[in-house]
Amino acid sequence: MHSFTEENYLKAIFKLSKGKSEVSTNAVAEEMETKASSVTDMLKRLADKKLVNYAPYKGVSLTEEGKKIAISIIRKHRLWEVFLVDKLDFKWDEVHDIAEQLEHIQSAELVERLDLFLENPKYDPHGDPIPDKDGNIARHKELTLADLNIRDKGVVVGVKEHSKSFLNYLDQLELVLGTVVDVIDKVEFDNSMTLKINEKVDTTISNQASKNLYIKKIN
Amino acid sequence: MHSFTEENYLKAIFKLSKGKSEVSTNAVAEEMETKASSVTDMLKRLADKKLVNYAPYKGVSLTEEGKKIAISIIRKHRLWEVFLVDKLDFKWDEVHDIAEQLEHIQSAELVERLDLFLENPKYDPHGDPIPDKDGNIARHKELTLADLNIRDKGVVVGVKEHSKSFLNYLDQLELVLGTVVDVIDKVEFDNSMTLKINEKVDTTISNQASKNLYIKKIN
DNA sequence: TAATATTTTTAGACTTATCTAAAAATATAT
DNA sequence: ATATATTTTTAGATAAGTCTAAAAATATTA
Repeated sequence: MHSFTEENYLKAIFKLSKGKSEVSTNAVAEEMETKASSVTDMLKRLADKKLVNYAPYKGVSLTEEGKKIAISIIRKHRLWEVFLVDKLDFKWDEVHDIAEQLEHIQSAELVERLDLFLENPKYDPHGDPIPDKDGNIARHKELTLADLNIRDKGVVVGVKEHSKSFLNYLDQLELVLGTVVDVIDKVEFDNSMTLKINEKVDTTISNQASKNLYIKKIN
Repeated sequence: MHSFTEENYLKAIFKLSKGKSEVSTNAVAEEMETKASSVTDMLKRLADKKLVNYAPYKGVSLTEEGKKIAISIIRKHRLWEVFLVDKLDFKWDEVHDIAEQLEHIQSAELVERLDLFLENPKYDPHGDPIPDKDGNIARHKELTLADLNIRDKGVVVGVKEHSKSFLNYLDQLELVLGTVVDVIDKVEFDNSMTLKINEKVDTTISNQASKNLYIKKIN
């Protein structure tokens, strides 16, 4: 099997691979909160194990096997988050660190039984899609609240940013998954928006916030 | 915090401390399936961290802090076993290896919420008592099936031996937790017993088996 | 109690994962 | 296109945890 550290590197490389075909050593170092020299060492080891394609100075990418492992870890992470929120009543801003540990538990049987117990959820508590057993991931709708115009209506379906402070802020605004929002006004200058949330009070939010909320348009 | 390995050593020393005040290096080595020299190294490290009392050639014992950690790991192990059996429908012979991983997840909040979710179970699927939040452990009733005499009646409340083969054997006999047994006959020569199980067929079991079943006498 | 056997510790080496400092390669800018 | 800046890799060290082989301490037995 692979060490937790190896799994975390694979996950980091997967995350950074969105769009690009190669990921830089420095990018991995930043994501892993470690030094570039440590990354180089690890990339060599992962390349020896055929989990990544790596050529000195040329960046890194996942092999099929490496990708498979990364996705299985993401599947476990997101299923455990559903468990923590749905069954143990944790709030969505409290589950990340625990899921970060649980994602490394090794047992295919456990994952499948957990999936069944949770009734095969398709999304985690932040609206991120849960990869299926075969590693297929539903692509995220890329529409954000910032893309809506005045008089558009939508439902919050996910968050792009997972920080505690952002999630807490959303809780306060009652702007959580499933919330219906109405765009009342949009300021051209800074793209801030005034919203009707859940048919209730009007609230103004920044572009910084609105572009981190995934939306499904309605009407 | 402590590494998984350190936690496993503490757990092993705790387990071996039943009765004795000092545990030998070799005993720990056998329990941990490693070499005595590795154990010596680790005992020095644990002593540095004040988790064990260790003097060369004199054996090892847990400090209060070491004991606290060992018990918290046992609490987590047994709670997770209840989760696996009660919620995910694993069989009692399938949960040990997975709980062995889950017991190292670090989050006091998680443990307390899990405990609540499982409705504060007092025993795990093998009948072993679950330490409470403060580290108190109900002592196991030391009565085994082998201690019963002809015409005695009892309920199976736990197993002393946790091997897959023994647990499978018990499943086949329908001799699981909560099963009522009637001692029909007892052979003086080898202490084998003939039982009426659940008011049904008579079965004969060896002393080797009966002394590994904890019983609560009834009537 | 002296000889032998067993247990435990030490010495030195290996692996994984990390680091700092310096060298090498690549990218940028005048 | 040459100098400068940035990125990446190498070299050498450190820490945790393991091992084998040898030495030291303790226990057993004649």
